[in-house]
Amino acid sequence: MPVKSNIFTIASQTGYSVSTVSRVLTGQAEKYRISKKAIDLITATARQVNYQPDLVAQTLRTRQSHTIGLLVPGIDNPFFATLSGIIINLLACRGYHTLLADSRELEQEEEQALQMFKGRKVDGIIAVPVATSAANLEKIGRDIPVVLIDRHFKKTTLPYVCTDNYAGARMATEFLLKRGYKSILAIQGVTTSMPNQERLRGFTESIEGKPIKYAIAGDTFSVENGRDQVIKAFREGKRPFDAIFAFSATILLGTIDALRELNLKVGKDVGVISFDNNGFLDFLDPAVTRVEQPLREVSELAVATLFEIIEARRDGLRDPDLIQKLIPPALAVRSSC
Amino acid sequence: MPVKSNIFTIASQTGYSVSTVSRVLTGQAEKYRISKKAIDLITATARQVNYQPDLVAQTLRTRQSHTIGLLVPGIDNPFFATLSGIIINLLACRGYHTLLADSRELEQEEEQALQMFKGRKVDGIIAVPVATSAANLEKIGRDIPVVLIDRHFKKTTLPYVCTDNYAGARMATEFLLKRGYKSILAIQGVTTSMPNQERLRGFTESIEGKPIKYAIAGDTFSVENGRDQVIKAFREGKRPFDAIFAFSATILLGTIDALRELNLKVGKDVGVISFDNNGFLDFLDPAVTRVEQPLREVSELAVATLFEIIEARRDGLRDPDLIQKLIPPALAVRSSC
DNA sequence: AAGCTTTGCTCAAACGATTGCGCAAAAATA
DNA sequence: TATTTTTGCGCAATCGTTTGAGCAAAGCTT
Repeated sequence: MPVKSNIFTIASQTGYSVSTVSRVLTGQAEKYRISKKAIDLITATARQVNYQPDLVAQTLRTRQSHTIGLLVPGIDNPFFATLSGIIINLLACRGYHTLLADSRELEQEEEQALQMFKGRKVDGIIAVPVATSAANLEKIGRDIPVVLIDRHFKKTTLPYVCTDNYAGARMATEFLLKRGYKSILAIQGVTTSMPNQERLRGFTESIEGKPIKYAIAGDTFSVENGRDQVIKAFREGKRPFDAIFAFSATILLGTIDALRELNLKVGKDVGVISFDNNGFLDFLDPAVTRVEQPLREVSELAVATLFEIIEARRDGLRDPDLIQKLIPPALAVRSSC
Repeated sequence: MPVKSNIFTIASQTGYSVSTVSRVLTGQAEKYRISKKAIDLITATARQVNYQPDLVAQTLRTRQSHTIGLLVPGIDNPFFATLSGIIINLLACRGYHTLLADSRELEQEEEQALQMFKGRKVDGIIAVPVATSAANLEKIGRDIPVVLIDRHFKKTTLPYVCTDNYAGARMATEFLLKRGYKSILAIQGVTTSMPNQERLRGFTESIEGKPIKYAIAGDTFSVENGRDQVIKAFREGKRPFDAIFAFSATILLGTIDALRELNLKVGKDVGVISFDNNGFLDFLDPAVTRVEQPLREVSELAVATLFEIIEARRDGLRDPDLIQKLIPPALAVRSSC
């Protein structure tokens, strides 16, 4: 059980030079015309001493880490947890590893994570940005391929793949209107994030000019926010709205909780609609109508886009055509409104 | 905007040698009696050229990556997503980065991930093992500090921190008995995993010898499994059990779904109890009684344990006293039984 | 047999940092 | 002034790979 085996020990054991060993072990044998005898001997001893290449040294030399940096603003949020899960597995399929960082919605931590990614020589970055400006990410993007996911910037040179939140919000709002609701409370999340802004835009553009009463409240994608806003709006027995549009599943949960506390029946007293496709929305009673984000599609396209850039740059070509795509979500109609 | 700055460019810019620059930049200045003048000049130019150390080179030289490998069997499972979130943040607090791998319950992928961790020179590993034997992990554990979390092995030399699933299952079962339920269906998850075995043991030991009818079914921690087992047991209008013990929150969701399909009211027709502390259990109607795992406590102890080993080995000491701890969970009583 | 090609391999320089050892100059001591 | 001590820093090896360039021996051609 040799404690450590490297290319050098194999070299001396087989009598060949480290160069030859390296070329055999990296599959460059025939390119450099290594003899079959050498190949066999080297691979055999490599297996025998259980050789595992030092990926750190390899990275240092080749400038390729086979690692992607994944940056999310809150891995404890089930939405980002699911997203991360999908992406990690997609990357694993391509033989890439994932360095995961959580910015916790803080620009400063985002910046730190990006520096760390750079120092670790990741081959690419997939990020749900929290910064208000694209500047920082664009700068990094010149060194390392970056693809934004879920959130994007208005005018940016960076590729992104996101849900079409504007379209989604329109679908949801129009659905509520068609159902005859007359006064709607929209509870939003982080106001600086693009998904939130787009959902808000979709909501207001669908509703403005119509004889509908509405209000917008809230400022975080959290259960507490959902709860607080509903309590505040419906306090003291008032019932100022007949429908609620929760801008995320977490907000929805808070909403449900508050309505229960207020003794209002979801679907009967107050119609409820939500965003996100957390499976458990189907297990609530009543199941909640929501705009389901095409998470898998978004992730797959983002990963594919990233690798196109990586490969192009690796081959010394310039970046492929800029991909900035919004994938339309789907309305999953249940009985909450 | 210099494209790349390394210790060498700084050296030539300041007129000092790379050694001096390195020592200043790693905070070893006074230890090596570097003059204040040199320190100031070097730090100033480092800042000016926006120097970021190459963490790969640093790792290669120092054999320390400041990275921990985290191995989970399914990041898409909300339970492991939450767990990962907590751990990643705990590690970040200590200035450590996380390399995340998903074994998808497959021994082979676990093995690959461990090899990858080794190659990447992680400073430590936190793993939810899927292997049936501890051998592999123990072998790695001799090279790299390893702490098991959530799942453990019966007899192992590896440290672990897990929920006391046996105690949890006893609490749950005895609660059901106290409530007067007479026939209980237990739906289990992955039968080879220790948490499942312990929950099963807790369940059977609590119930055996008592005049209670019971059955055990199922084999995965999935929604589908929960659904299937209930449908199978309650099919054709039969109502063979008056309570169900779901061994995980995912199984519970399937159970809820099936009961709804069968037109059986949770809490009235059938009592339901579950494991895991997914927050949404409180938003179901009725809210579900469950054994809440002390996830944060478990994570914190696991991380602390890991770093004790890391630091001991770094200092050339032998490993600290073996920590193998089961943290007792708490029963969160709601209205589902 | 002389020259050219091919075969099969080795040498040594990177990649970007850290670090034991050593050494000249300045300061302190005798 | 001669010797010792301290101060401040540089040299060069090292971590484990990859890779361009080069070179001897064998094979082929004429």
